[in-house]
Amino acid sequence: MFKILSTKSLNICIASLCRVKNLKKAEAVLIDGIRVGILPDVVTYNTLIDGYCRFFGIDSGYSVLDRMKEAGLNPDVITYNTLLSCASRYRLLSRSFDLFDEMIEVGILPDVWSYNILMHCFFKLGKPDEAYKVFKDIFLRNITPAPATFNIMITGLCKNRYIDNALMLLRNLQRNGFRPELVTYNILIDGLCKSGRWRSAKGLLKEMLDFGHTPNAITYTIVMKCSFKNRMFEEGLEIFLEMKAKGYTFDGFAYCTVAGALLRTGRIKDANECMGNMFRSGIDLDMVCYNTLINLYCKEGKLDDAYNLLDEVEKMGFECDKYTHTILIDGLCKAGNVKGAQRHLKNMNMMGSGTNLVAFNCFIDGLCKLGQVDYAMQVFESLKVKDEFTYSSMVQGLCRVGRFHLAAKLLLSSIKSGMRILRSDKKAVIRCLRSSGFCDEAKKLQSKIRLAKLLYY
DNA sequence: TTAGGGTTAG
Repeated sequence: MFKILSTKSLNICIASLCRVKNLKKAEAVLIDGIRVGILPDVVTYNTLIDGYCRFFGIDSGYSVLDRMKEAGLNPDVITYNTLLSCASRYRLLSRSFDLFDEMIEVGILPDVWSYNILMHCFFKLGKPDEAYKVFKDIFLRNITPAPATFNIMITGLCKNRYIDNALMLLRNLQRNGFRPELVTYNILIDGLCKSGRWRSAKGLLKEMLDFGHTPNAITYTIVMKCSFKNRMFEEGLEIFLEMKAKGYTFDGFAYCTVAGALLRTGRIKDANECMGNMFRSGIDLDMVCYNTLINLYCKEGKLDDAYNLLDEVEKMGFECDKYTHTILIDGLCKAGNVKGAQRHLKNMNMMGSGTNLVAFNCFIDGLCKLGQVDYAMQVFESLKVKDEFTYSSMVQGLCRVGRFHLAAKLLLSSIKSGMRILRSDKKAVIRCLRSSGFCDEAKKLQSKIRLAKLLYY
């Protein structure tokens, strides 16, 4: 431990303690400093606000802000930006907007970071137009954009499914002398992979290499996931081996990508081996790693092990999320335990963790497969928001018990809502109608589907 | 202080 001789060294020490979540020690260092006459400044408090916000939420950050004001120090633009980014991280988006207004009210001029965070908030709310207004505002106010400004804009466009606009923005920026960073390429390659445009992604990957960028762990994970998605399993696994050789498996990302792909395709033994390797590697595990492991237990039919692990994980201080709930509800349904799934759904709702359509879709699908189609239909009708998975499970379930008229009706209404339908769903309804002697109706349905696709897609 | 990768269902 180095000796604290000035406010600058005090700040360095507090920053390093905050980074590793040792807020208690950081506070002790602060008190020791004051005792020997080294007074904290705005940077000290900003560092503490960031630490508290990061690990204990925005309210604890506000408490430090109060202490800062009591100490006679005024918050600056960095104080507000720290709180803004915290609000954004915890998805307290209206609070971010309030903070932005508040900083202007108290006479602090927002800087490029403030605008960047605001842009990010609008994208998170699914409002790319508003985000674009902020982007333009940066230039109108003669503020110099940071490279992150462009990256936030490109990320937001990709995540809101405006991948072509993101590409256009990249090309426009390049024409104006912008040299894309590795991050920029990663964002776009990921966006292209996720929208199924593997060829364009490959082209961009080549451009990235031509410009002298070295792919990092994130680039590898993106490309590996894309290989699995395109059913190029061997290629995906080769990328994983390359990542290991390069030392890019220092966290759970690569292991969980591989295990997830193996579980999705029923390769449970291989997934088990992959997770075992992850444990033996000694890396720090997070909730995603535990969710993947809980999923493995469910797929192996070991529901008790899954719940025991959940208990352990919660005792360690982790909080289960929507993925944990969905995995367990699906696991319970697939094990035929409707009551257990029902109980879990009820608990999930009581915990108030927000709506979880995927969990309800699993429940509907499970009920249908267990022959409880009426109950499934009841749950289906109770849902205010449905997606193509909800409809698909219900259509298949209805076909299974020969209720093809209702299945046909649902199939058409899903197309009319702009949802993509699976070929297997269409086939199931047509087959069902034909085998029951309704050949004319099957023909009529086919033409209705064709017309609906023309009108609503 | 801001931006990029992993885990759920048909």
